[in-house]
Amino acid sequence: MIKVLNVAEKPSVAKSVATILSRNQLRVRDGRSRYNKIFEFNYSINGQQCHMLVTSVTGHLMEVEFEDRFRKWHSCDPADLYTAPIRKYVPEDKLDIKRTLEEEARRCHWLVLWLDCDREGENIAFEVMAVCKGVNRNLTIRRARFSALIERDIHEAAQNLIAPNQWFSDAVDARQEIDLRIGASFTRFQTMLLRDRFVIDSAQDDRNLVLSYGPCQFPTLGFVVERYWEIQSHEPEEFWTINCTHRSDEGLASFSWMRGHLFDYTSSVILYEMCVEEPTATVTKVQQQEKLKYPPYPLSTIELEKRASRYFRMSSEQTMKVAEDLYQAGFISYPRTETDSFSSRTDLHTIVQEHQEHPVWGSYAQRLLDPGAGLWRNPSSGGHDDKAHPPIHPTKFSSGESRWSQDHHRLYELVVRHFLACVSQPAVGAETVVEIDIAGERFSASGRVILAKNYLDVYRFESWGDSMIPTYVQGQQFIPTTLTLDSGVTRPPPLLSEADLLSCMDKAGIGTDATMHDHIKKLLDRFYVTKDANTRFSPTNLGEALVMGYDDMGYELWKPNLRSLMEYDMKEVSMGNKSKAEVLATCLQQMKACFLDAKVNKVKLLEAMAIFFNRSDRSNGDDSSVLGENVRPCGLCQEANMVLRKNRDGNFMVGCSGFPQCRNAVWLPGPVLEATITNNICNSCTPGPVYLIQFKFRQLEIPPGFNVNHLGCIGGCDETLRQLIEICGTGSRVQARGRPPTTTPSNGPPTSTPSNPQRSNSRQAPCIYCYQTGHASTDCPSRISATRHVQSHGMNQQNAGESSIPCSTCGTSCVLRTANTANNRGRKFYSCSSQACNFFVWEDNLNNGSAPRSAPRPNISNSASNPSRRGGRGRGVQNAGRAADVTFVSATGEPISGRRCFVCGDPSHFANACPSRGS
DNA sequence: GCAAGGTC
Repeated sequence: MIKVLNVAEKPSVAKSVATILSRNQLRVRDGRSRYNKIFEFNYSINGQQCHMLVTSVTGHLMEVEFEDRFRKWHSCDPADLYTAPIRKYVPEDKLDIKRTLEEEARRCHWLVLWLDCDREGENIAFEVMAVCKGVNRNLTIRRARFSALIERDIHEAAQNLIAPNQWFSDAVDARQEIDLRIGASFTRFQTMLLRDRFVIDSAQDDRNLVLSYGPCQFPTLGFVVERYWEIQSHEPEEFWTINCTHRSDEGLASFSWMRGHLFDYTSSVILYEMCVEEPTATVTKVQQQEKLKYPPYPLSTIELEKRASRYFRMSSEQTMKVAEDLYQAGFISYPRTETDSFSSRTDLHTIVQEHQEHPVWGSYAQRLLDPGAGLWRNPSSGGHDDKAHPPIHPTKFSSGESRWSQDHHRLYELVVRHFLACVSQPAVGAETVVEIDIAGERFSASGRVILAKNYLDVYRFESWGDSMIPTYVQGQQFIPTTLTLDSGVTRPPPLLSEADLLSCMDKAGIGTDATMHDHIKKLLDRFYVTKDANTRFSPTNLGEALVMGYDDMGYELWKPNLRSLMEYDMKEVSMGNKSKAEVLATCLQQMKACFLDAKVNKVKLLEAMAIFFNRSDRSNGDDSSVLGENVRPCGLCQEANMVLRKNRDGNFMVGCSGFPQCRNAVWLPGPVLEATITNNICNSCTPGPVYLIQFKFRQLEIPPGFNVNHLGCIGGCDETLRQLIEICGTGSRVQARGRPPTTTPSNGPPTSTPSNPQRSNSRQAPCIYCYQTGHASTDCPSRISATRHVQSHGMNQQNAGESSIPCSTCGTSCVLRTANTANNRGRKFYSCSSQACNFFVWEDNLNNGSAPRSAPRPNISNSASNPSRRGGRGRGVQNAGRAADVTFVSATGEPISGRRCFVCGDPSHFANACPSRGS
């Protein structure tokens, strides 16, 4: 009889496989490892009688490590770790398992590998093969391919043994080596560089703190920091929208403006005024159509984690723990799968049949199986297939086990209901859309009636509500019950939730379905991020500083691209398109170059850390920048002078010489090539003296119209510098990346915000409008006045290049415009650009020498109950995105034109369509 | 003392 040694990836699988194959007729004995038993029985493979021994490993049997002489942290330069010899060996705690395998393999003819059917499983298979072949070179080696611990799959696998896949295993070898070399080198580098130089208060004993770097944990941290920066740099912007309601006998309809909202206040007011003056609404369209809401795709691991987090607030770590339990007990299929489509071979009906008896969803399962009910639908495909496991689905019926926790019940129910939903018809609704026209403005309202709930009957986690709307007919006219001009403000996005973070990782290919939750936990363990009660993540000072440091170097080490490229290469190896050696050579060469660069630019990491942490007396490093000449007294600390500095990457700034106690800084435009302090003193800026600086800009980096040479003042009066900074940015990466402005000087009391109570010592970012510190961009005195100016004079903005004359009444300028009234269409006139002034003159009168006259300003009201004023009406306004197409006549008959974008000043569009807003 | 990936 052939003796077969069967090895599974874990003890529970060995037991299940043995129980199924032996039909529970087996003997159990201990191996050398107390957890990994050996099961014995007889079984026939393809007609051959075999004596089966089934045992297990516990995941990877081997580890990769550097050879001993490189293992001590101070034994070598971390850069040497890119070439240091490594070895793959069985660690101490796995030696018992190794001995068991050796002893049993000596006595066997065949080795059958029952490892999980993914790349890692294949690699473990090769580890087991290496150990077994070491003692028995004549072994016949075969691989069992199965995807669920159920009789059908296990017997089928045993009768259809295949060869192990070397390419799959090679891909993992390459991944292991790259991860080890990158992780160890960067972790040693940044820990030894930073830990002793700063007082890192997040850990109780920062001397033992490890500042780890890993190709998965850092991009994950990057997602959290990037979102945090986005929130911090968000500047609320006001917008306006017109809302209309109509109450009839049948109920209330709420119509929303089909323009959505506008950021241009003046346009909104004018359009609103038109509606109020001619408020009769005409129904222009009544459309009824059928809408379908489709069931979800079959369940992958990430979807399971995301949905459990969303529906039950379970952490991804807990979800995977419970799912593993359910899998090991045979209730659900393998829980680590990327696959979200069922193979045509899967017997879906049988799975549904098992659930007919369930007290809660049994009747739904019965309806599914009744052809007359028409509820069945073959599941759609999500488009992913890892070729190893099916989507997560129930494999054994249960109406709830007594030993299950609440999370077990919830998760099993989710898996079953999700499966039943997948094989169901979509929900069907009848949707009615009504569009109306008021004074040329279009509004719409919609209602929905659910005709058939179908899958929603079983998938209680999703809903699709009814919303009633009264009946309207095309051409019908009515007067709105309310017509309001409402304002709102844009809000920043929320902090990343656990489900969001998983989505980011999934999209970027960070980690595997089995490890994503581990990376999230690692960030918490390393004090890089914190998680609040709503499962939302914020970076700690430490996490933010590390990302900021690498970002200031200009590297994307904290971004997901690196890992994505590595994953792509791994895939190529596993498909046989690239060799392991080839991928290792190119990847390690690139990473070593990157590491050496990071070492050269380590000052960036030190600077970023210095923003958040105090220097430690354990450090004797001096990383201060080279000081330049005195420009002015510091207005913030009022103790030291502001001096001109040049960064190591060539950017200029004027910073307080009291740094780091005082962090007052003025960043200069990015295109500055040279800057020299002159003896000239600005006669308007205080506190003085403020010495003027002779600048030379890089010709190709400044817009046309700006001079390469400029004698400028950094005190706040210099319009040229302000415009250049607005257009080109500064040498600081702070604003280019959207880092937050802050209102608290960092040498003052710690900033405290509800979203991050531990945050302190935040970077003093300069105001992006006047490039001064001490206030936020949102509070900039220059901007507040500018904004007011724009808002109050929006209708009279001067188009670029338009001719203007001085106002004879108030001295500011008058802008030439074109009238569009019935009597004066095309006639030119000048009007004052100041709201406080009513100066108005026809151009031809001016040329004729006639006396100018004042005209009253339009009087615009927000009140819907004031439709009494009559006068000129707005003409057809079809495209608010292009100011050039829009001409209005105000209530008093005065032509209004010449609007331009409030954000960038371009007359070709309004602020709501401004390209700069997108960035 | 380092990675990520298995598993307990």
